[in-house]
Amino acid sequence: MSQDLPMTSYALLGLLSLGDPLSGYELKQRADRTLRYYWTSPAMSQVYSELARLHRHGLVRKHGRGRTTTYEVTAEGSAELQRWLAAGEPGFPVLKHPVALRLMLGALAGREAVEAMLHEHHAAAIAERESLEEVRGSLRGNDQPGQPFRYPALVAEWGLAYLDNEARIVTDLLARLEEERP
Amino acid sequence: MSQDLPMTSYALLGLLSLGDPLSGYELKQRADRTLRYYWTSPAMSQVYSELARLHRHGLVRKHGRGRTTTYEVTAEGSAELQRWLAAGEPGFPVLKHPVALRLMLGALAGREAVEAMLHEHHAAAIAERESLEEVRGSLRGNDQPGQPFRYPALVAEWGLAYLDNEARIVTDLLARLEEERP
DNA sequence: ACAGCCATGTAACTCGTTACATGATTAC
DNA sequence: GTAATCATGTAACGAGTTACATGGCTGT
Repeated sequence: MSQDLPMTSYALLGLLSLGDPLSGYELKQRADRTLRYYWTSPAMSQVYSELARLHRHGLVRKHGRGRTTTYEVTAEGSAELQRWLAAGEPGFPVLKHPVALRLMLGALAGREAVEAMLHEHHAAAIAERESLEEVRGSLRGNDQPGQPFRYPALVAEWGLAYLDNEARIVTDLLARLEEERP
Repeated sequence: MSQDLPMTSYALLGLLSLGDPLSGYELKQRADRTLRYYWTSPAMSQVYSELARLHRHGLVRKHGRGRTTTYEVTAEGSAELQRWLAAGEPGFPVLKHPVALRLMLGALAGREAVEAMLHEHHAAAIAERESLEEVRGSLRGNDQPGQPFRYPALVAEWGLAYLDNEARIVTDLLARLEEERP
């Protein structure tokens, strides 16, 4: 048993393991708020189907509070998470970067279009950084070594450093492109 | 007409538009070498099905050289690429970062396992950087403003800066974790 | 009363992967 | 001759998306 589930299953199980029981709806909100910075936040419909899968495997338990069902990680769920963490290679990050993809074809788009795109990307990176900064802030008070949000806080800081770097790269790029204006 | 194709179609069409006609096999190698740093390199079988799709839409032309078929971007293909570049938002990069995902659950994995994982990730980032540096080097001589590999070179440098940052972040993270060793 | 959020799911579909199948050419 | 690489595809499957359908609760 304990076949490997899809990564997204473990991601959601992991989110559930960090706090109180959540409904599918709440779990989706949690994913939108935190998971999306270093994984994909699954569609609402997938959240429900992953929860059904986790339940089928006995990794979560249902609680029927009124019209809402909340899900809680079982002992087996926790054990399976640990087994998964201990097993095998995580693998290297995969980046799907539509701005870099379009930059590759900059010659076809023209310098001005490229510059406009990069300006927008810079603004987007700053905005993204601000949202993540808020998340990071919300963990304060429980983020010291030994406390429950220690590792989530480290992940958030990783994300902030990534976004800072993204903004810096674009600024440098724009400076280089501006030099060659006619 | 000119419905939007999947991004990966445009990515492959873009690769084809940068150089000589390529066979499916060669295109896959090109993607493994360059595209994978900022997009996914599609499986061999998908390369063939995307080429079939591009051909169906009249965006590439086949040349039957012996047992090998090579593909060349048509005028319509080039126009469609330009239309796509001019149209709509690229969207923000999506990162699938299995190391960050596992770091989130560091409390469950234990400090030592986390440190081991981060060491491996650091080595992987360095190795990745070296491969990309090679690609970057191969563009030299054609990477000045106005030359054909100008924009691909900028994209490669973007990737190098991303990988440098990744390595730096992990080093910092390891230093912080080491401080709290018993 | 009406809008917006909370809440849960099903159905159809596409993207992309792995496994399978085949065969020619090249290097040793 | 035999292993590796070049070369092209098909079939089955799984992950993940959008569109659709439904209805209760909350604030104004």
